[in-house]
Amino acid sequence: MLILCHHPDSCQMKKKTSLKDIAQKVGVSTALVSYVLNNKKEGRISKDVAARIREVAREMDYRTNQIARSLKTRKSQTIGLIVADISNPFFSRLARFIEDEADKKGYTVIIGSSDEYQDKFRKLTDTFLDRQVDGLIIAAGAKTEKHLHYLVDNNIPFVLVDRYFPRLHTNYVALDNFSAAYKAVNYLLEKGRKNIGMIAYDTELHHLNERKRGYQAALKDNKLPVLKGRLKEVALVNSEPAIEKAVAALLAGKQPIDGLLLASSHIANSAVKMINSLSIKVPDELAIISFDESEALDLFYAPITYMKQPLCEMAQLATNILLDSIEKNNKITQINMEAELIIRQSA
Amino acid sequence: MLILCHHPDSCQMKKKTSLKDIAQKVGVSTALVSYVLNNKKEGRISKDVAARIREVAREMDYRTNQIARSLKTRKSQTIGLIVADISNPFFSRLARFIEDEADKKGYTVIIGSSDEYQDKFRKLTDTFLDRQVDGLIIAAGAKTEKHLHYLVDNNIPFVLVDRYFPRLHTNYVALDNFSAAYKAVNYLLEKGRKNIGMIAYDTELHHLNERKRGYQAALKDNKLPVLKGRLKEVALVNSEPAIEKAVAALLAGKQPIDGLLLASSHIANSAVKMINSLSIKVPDELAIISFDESEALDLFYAPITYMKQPLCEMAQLATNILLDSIEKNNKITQINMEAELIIRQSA
DNA sequence: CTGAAAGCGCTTACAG
DNA sequence: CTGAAAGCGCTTACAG
Repeated sequence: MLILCHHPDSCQMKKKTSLKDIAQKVGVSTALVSYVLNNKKEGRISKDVAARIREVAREMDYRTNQIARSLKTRKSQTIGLIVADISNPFFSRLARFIEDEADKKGYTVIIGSSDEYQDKFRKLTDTFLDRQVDGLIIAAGAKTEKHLHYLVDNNIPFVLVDRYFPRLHTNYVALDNFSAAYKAVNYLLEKGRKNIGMIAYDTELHHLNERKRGYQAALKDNKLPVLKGRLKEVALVNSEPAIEKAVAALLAGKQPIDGLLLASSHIANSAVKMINSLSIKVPDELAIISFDESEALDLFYAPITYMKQPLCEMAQLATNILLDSIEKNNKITQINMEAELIIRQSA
Repeated sequence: MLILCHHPDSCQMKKKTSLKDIAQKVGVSTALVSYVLNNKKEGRISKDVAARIREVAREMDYRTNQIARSLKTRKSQTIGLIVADISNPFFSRLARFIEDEADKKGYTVIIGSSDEYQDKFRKLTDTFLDRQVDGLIIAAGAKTEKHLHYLVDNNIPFVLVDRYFPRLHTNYVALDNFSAAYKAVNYLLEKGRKNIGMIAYDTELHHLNERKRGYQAALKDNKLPVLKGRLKEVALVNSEPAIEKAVAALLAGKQPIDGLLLASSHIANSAVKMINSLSIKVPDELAIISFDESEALDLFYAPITYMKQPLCEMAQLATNILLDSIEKNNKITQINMEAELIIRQSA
């Protein structure tokens, strides 16, 4: 009946079998086949017929066409994940955890990278929505706030992860960045450091600004001066030269820093590479704490102490909050998680 | 007509507009609306009607329902990407390039991680096929060969990337791993190294075995002995302790190695971390070459020389070969790309 | 216990 | 130039 072959030219496609095919073969309606295969109306269908249907389904290698099902049920069982860049390890790790959690719940995830562009973000949400995703998980870029309002207005279920906007009343799962930076600085102070600098981003992203605020608050609460020159800001992208300059500046002058907080593993990579090329001893002369882990930071002679984000928990929470909100669209959940200080040799 | 609000309790969902809605408003058939919005039968539709349709579509914020379209056209405009683990930087970079290329061509990609498990791989292909992906790009795990035959038998368009199986006559885009390893060893020999070791994987994955073969062939062609003890093999996962042991063994004995080839950036990370903790000078006492880049390898005091895979080209080729084979299922393309030696300080 | 029928939102061959 | 109609492969409210 079906011809399989490896010679495309003479090839007869193996037709996919549909509910109708099974129904015809068994001699029942497609409705009945659907009920049986979906385990609906159990006990109200004769065992014999059910068994026969299942048997034929197996024989004919039946697989349900999700597209058709989706059209009817208006549920695609798909969630869209939008990150700035999937090739960034932070996001790809997050993605993996989300993928696993979604899979457990019977959802598939489609992933898109928006970079830090508004247009790309818009286009991605449109594409995903056209594909009828049931909801979105968004690690939003800098300029997306406006378009997020559009999602809110249209009742699209979504949850923000990592990045969020304080004025936007939506689901999110994020780090308590203020507290994390605060704790990091406090730890440096406990270790006797007096002159603590920070390299952070020049950005409107709230979660990143919270890190600066935490740094400053910790200094202030410890009665230390908050010096402008100690907080260096670099751009979100292509910032390597600026980071090198920042490191140099912080280490120069009459009172060089003896403690340094780095606002991301990306900044840390560049900064540590730079420090590696100098003759400064870590942690003796300079103690370093970074945000986020990175394989790279292990290979430095003094593995870098860092504030660890609970990525797996964040991913699972985000996924489950989204699924909840898909099912019953009735509450807003906002979570700020605590970072964990992972002490290694650099501080 | 439509009520927007931020209070879910009292909220009236904004109904999505369909072709039918537009047709009714304009007073034409849905067919006509479809033609206009898809730019079909241009010139054969009166400009006025077309303009009116477009206007109303914009007014009503029409977006086509891809699910419905897919059901009808039997094209989902979706490709499935299956990798071992999306959180692995090698795969996430590849994924990003594939995403970008697919997007250019109007395709969306869904990503799944199969780890190295046969079952997960099977399940993923099933899920993706149920969702009617038009084709698959696969960086297959170790034990997937058998199931790949199933895909071949069922005429599912797919292309293997990075990993492939020599006995399976399918599309693939891979590295010429033999040649890459061969070149790496030759370079070490040129630099005057005499005792060259390698840490590779104990695996059935053909592409990884090619690396060992290239290593051995280069030695043989240079009239050097191919010593068993010089080629260490570790498992694909959780191999850090084994890698450390291997490094120790290669550096012990009467004739320690003075050159080392590492079969992946993952092996390199562990090996270099280990070497970092020893008092061996790189490259003076030990020259190192790794496969693949990794941020981590930059932070070592002697940044690691490596064989670079042309990831972007591989991703684009794989995507385009897949799209070709989706459109006209008539040829097999197999590509082995050359790696590029990126010389840095470790060798 | 079972099934006919309607319909999800599109596209397209066909007929005017 | 335009449209009625069929149909993609499902699900499910409804009627027997």
